[in-house]
Amino acid sequence: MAVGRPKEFDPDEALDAAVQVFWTKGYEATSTRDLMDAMGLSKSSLYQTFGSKKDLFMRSLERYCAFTGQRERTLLNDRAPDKSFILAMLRGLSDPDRYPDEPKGCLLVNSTIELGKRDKDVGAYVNQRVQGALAMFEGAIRRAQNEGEISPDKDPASLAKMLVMSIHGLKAMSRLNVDRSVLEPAVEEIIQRLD
Amino acid sequence: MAVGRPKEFDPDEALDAAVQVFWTKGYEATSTRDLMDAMGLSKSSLYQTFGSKKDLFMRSLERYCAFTGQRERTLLNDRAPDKSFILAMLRGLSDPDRYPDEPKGCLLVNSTIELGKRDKDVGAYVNQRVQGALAMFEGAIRRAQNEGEISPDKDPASLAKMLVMSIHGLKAMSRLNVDRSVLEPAVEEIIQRLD
DNA sequence: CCTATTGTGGACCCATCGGTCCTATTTTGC
DNA sequence: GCAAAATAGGACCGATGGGTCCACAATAGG
Repeated sequence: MAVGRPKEFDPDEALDAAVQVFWTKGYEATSTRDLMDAMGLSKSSLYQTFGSKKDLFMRSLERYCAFTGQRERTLLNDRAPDKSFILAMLRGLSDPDRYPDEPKGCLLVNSTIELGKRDKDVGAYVNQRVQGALAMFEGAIRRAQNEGEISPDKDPASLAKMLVMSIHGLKAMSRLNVDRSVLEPAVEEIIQRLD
Repeated sequence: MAVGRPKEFDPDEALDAAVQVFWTKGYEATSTRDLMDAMGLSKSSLYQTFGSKKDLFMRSLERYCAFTGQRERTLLNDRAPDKSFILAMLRGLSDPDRYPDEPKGCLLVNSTIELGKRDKDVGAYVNQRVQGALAMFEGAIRRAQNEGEISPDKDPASLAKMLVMSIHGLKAMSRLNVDRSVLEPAVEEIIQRLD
């Protein structure tokens, strides 16, 4: 049984490059040429490995989420999944220089807006991610309440919805050249609701 | 001096149709074919009247802003530009069925995300609109403070930034199928910060 | 009614789009 | 070293992209 010629590239690294392109330019504005160049693949390798532009995009979405999820978990390792975690996350998002080498904004939010209503698969995926974020924040808020960091008469579900909405706003506004002086005060106001 | 053949269409009505298309599909996903069909124009009339796709898009952005600005002003006519105006605006935005015949979301926020970083003209335009919104809300908040509707020890500029960020979040999330049960509680939490 | 001027329809243009396919190359198992 | 299996390069494909142009139609002024 022959095994055939091995790939000359690492599919995960190639996927990272694709994420970068879609994150920067969006789905429609990204051409197969852009992808081949960024990923360093010939057209045949690209299509053989990833199927189609749309397939590659869905894979990129997933990889992006795995990546940002990992970053969240790192943030979580240092502290309990409680109020300080929430604050660290919000404040990190409000600092446009936090990750200077990354594209601005958020691939998930970008995809929501560009494709949420127009593509069933993307719509379902981002919707599911929003539900996940809501559940995650609600859990963190409940724990914070148990530890007396957040007043017990606040509604965890409502606060979680406020946070997810605010984060969407943060990530949307990150795509223009507003700096810390707009985003940080806005976030601090939100944080006041968590007392 | 001859005056020539009159146009067979109303440029403003045609522009409204273009707004609708760009609002629904975004810039890149909209083809000249889409525009011709929606606007009811031949290609030559379209290009003669509006110059190019990009020019037409900028005109559409302006018309969209004129349209939503008018709607805001109507909201303002009934009441003073104060707290009740702010509440009415936020609550209106959180109701996905408020304007059932319109595309969901916001052309300005969509354009921010799709083109804010990539197109200088669009970036400058939406940036300027954000500054305008900040100033408008800050003024309304100050008036509300003078009338005792908002506590005088809150910072009007910070609250305005919070509102603009929240509205971006609302308009982004409107592009997926989240319903009132997510957006309304989130907005009510925000409103609590205005006491 | 004639001419100058403007608008309209659609044929046409080339570049690029996403995607396929064929050929050559590189590997492993025997 | 040979056959089977898999990848890589790139020619090729029809469709569509945004945009131009030209022939014709409709108007107003003289």
